Amino acid sequence: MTAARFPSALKSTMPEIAISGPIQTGNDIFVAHFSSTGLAGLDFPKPAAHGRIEFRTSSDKLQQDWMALTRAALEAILAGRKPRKLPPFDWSQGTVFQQSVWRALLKIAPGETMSYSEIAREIGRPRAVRAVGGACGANPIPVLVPCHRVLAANKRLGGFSGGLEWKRRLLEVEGVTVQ
DNA sequence: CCACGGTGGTAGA
DNA sequence: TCTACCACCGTGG
Repeated sequence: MTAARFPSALKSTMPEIAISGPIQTGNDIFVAHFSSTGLAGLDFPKPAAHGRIEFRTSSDKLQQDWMALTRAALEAILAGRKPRKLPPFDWSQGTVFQQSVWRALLKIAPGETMSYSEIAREIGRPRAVRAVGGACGANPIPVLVPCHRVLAANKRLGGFSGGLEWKRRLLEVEGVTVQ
């Protein structure tokens, strides 16, 4: 059994998407995906997707609570505030390394930033700087897991898989100006 | 500004 | 296992 030696073997159990649903804030419609253990993914609004997405709904009370928590947390962060409570996250798709990075991201408060190398130091892998960038890019729950608060050294913007416009906007509402 | 080398995790073959 | 990616970073022109 090689699973223990290769963290990526964790990916063998994909979370089944139990429900997914829209979260509208202003003009933007995010889509949240939930498995049986929590929030597994959050998609940025897709311009053309409005009439085309089919949502699976659930009458499960717990999952409806998660949806409400997700909506409230998203609205809070988009307004530059710290969310009161977060839904449980299903990080089962992530490797051990990625999960350690994502855990570190949750400790960055709104309005604060860290560099990729600071994150690397924080998780005890000071030379894995580039890999931290990769893990941020693989974050399935942007905004709530605030990978937008990670900047390149010298306070440059760095990258963002959801599009740099979103990174700028998220930082701006938190009072962070870049460059 | 640019080039480059040192990095380490990941996916795909 | 091998290899080719990379949301990096420091140093050197």
